Amino acid sequence: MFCAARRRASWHAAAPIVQSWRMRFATWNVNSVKARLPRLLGWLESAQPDVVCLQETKVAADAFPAEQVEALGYRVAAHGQGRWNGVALLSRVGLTQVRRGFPGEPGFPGPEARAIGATCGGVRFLSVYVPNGRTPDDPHYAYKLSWLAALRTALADDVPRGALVVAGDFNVAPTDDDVWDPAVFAGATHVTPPERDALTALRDLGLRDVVGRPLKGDRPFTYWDYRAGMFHQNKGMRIDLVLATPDVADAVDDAVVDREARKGSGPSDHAPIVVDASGLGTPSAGS
DNA sequence: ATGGCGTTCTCCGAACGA
Repeated sequence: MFCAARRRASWHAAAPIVQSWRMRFATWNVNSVKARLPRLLGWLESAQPDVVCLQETKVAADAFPAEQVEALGYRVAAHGQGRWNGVALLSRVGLTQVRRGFPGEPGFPGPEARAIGATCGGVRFLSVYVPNGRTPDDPHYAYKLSWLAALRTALADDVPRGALVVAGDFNVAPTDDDVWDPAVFAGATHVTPPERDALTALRDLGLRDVVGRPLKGDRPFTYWDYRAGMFHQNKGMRIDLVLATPDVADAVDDAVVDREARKGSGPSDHAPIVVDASGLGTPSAGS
């Protein structure tokens, strides 16, 4: 894991000289891992994360392009169903105790690939893709709320044990400051009180919201619609979150929204959140 | 956000996303 501190992206050039145990982890909704593969591989090489939570991979587990990712030194655990959803974990600091889904996870109506957990470098990671909800009067909205409630129940025993990161696309903007114009979203999904209450209930278990630092503007948006130049006008939403137990949150040195990954040709509509932490996990967990 | 774009499969239109 020491190598994690050697090659860092330009936005983190000011690396401390102190030699402490560091881990860099990230979450990114890639909106199809197959369509995004060249960009994902390039990003892994430049950002050099130790652990990555991916969402919306949109491939069955056996169709995940694992070989190319493994060639960069990562182990891969994927949970997919084909065309929709799909989550994965990439790690170069160990990948053990992989679990797809979580106990009591609802479906719509059948199971969907929206959560995958594993232990990486002594830290438990859960990559989540929360249901979108579509509109508040859609059955998918009730599904979203029940899914979040079930996630809370499933995590209740894990959070007190610490060393846990739940990261991904939550499809909820925690506050009105987390959308570019609250008036546009009035009455829409992603901002309703029940969705926000479900997030609060998760945090009330003892999870902290590790907010990424925006690299442009004053708000740490993580998603911008592809249409109408929304990204260039910075009309975005903060719907991708990193929730961490206090021991992890206290170890965080820096967290940024890597908006560079949203630029250029063929981007995802989401940007990664990249988190640096020190003093976490165990050195021996590296291989 | 009345749409605008992008990905996927049933593939040249529809479903979904947020």
